[in-house]
Amino acid sequence: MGQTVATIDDVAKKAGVSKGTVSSVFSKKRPISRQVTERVLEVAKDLGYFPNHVARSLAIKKTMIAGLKMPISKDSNMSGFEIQMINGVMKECSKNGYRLLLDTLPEHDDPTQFSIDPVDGVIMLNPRKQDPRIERYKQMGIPLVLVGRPDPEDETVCYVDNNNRDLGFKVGEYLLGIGHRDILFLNAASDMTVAYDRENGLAGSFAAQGIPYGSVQVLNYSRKMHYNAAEYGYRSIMETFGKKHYTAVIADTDRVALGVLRAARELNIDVPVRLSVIALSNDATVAQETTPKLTSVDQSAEILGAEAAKILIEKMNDSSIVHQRVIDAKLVIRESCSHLS
Amino acid sequence: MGQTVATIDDVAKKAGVSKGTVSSVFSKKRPISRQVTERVLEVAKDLGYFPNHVARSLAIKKTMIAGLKMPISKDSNMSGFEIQMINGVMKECSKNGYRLLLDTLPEHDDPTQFSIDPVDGVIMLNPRKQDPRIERYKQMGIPLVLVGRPDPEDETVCYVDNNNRDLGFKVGEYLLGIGHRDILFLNAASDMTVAYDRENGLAGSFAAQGIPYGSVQVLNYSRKMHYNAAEYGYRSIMETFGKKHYTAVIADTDRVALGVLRAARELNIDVPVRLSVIALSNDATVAQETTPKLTSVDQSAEILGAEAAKILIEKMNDSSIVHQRVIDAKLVIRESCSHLS
DNA sequence: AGATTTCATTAAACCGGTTTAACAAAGGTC
DNA sequence: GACCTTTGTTAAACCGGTTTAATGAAATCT
Repeated sequence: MGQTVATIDDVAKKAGVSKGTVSSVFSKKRPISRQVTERVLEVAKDLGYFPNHVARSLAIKKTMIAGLKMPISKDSNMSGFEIQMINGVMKECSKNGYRLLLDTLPEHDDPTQFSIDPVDGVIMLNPRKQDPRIERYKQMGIPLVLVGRPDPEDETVCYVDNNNRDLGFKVGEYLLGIGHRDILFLNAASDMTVAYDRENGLAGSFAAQGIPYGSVQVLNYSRKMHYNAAEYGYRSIMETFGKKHYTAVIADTDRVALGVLRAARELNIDVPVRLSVIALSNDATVAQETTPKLTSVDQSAEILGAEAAKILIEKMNDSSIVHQRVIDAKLVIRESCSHLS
Repeated sequence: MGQTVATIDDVAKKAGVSKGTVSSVFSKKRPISRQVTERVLEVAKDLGYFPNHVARSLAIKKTMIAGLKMPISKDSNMSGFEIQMINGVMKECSKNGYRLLLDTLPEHDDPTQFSIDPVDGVIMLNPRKQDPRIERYKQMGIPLVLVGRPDPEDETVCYVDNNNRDLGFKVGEYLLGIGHRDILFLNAASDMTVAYDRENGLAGSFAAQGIPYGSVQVLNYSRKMHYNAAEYGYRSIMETFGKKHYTAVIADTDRVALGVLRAARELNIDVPVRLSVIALSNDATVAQETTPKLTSVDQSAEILGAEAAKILIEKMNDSSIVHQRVIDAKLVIRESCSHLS
């Protein structure tokens, strides 16, 4: 019973072979005779020896770990979007033998504290404007894929992104098509580029049909509201219905839509007859279980994550490649919207 | 522009100091004069040097990474339970400066492929019966905390677990208290110990009041059903209502309950008047957004995860400690159950 | 049988850091 | 001025693996 963990040297000594031989037995990278192999494995089992991943990584400069950099706030939980994205990343990594290092730690202020992480590549969520980390990863020689567009645009960096403008456009096009003009848009926080892009797309759909955009009212979620997404949807309706005039609501996420539906029930507003609700969905499973089922524009965070992982895995094998993929949204008509008569 | 990444030796040479000095400048573990510090940092910046986490880990035998071992199936997504649990683990780790290595890779069959992972400790989800990994981690000297009870019981291993028996008991006690006898229990898959424990608790509540258990009908989810949890709830009701007689439904998760509610709406069954629904909830945010709001027994997967992480962090500092925490469920009465008249 | 190739093994260098022990120079005490 | 600390620095050993170049033995070819 060693207090201490057995190392390759212990095994080599006890088996009467060199450490190189033991290494070869475990890595199978070089042929080793049957007898020696058996003796080494026997001794290793005896000693409870297992190769040390860190030491191996240092030597071969490879960890088979992908990093996922994703800030979280202390109080609130992961959003549906983040969860689904992780899901996609995870599955793709798992499929290719990679594990995932979830790094939710806040950025260091002290530059001496940065270090080259034990990963072969990194997926970074929501890059900030002029994000200094992009350059840093380049210096470190670590492949990087962003989820979200870099700002300023950069031809040399890989990213995947939802086409949020398209998302907004499709929603607008649909709602206009079924006669709605007065629309309440419960958008994401205004400092997020997604919020900007979506509203931009929505406005674009109005412009495309020559309809004045003034009848759209936009609210923005704010982290300062200390309640969750569903509550945001609920309160927004409770506080505005009757005061403001709208016949359709665009909810930023499925959760927000859930809150909207609850408020509607409480106020006895018949959805979709009196009020149409459309969700910018990132989790299709929720949208299908409501009553009425949510009409939504799916942006599949899972596909986004999987796509990011695929690109990263490709890039880890050939660091010269650059892929930038923008994924269009898909309108799924269910039951929560109706033609304005 | 070196094709290669700068190392501590490069910095030492260019700054005209020893590598030990450079090390001290970055680790701040030993005093270094102002002038030297500045010169070294200057050179490091020039060269784009960042300390290598892997090399450092090897030397100090510490990674500041916690492992989370969690199998996933290729096709299905993480369950709400898993998501919430990860959430809890993540927050707790983040708070203490740890990152999280999500290991969803299937177990290796080849024993030479095991290795001591680059983690300071591991949280393992759903240990199997006689799980060999428990012993292996012990040999590796890696602190381990289970989520779920080890089988066979083991005094020396840390774990956290829901008190699933208590969960079942509380549900039964409540439903019996409001007059229900004929109950449909949509339970988890029958090969999971949680399913057994819950039914055991439910039966216990009947026994405690001397009521025959025969009026309870139990269904079990099966992975062979190729549909999700919500669909399980939906179909179960659609297929049995009218054929079997029950006045209350116990749903294994929030998602299942969602499906039950949808079926009820479709069949025009008034919940809670004609049918009471109670959920074994692992995600309180869903339960609050349904109509009617779900009465549930909360088992907060998030708290479970956080608790596991807390214990692990404690154990990583003092490996001798052993904590086993069983967390009782909490009945939250909302709107989906009513007294049987 | 001798020359040549193949195969298994090893010693030593290497990966990129940290840490120990030794030491020189500067500062403090009497 | 001799003696003791303190401070800053370094060379070398170390963490636990992989890999290269060298070597000796066995197998194959003339």
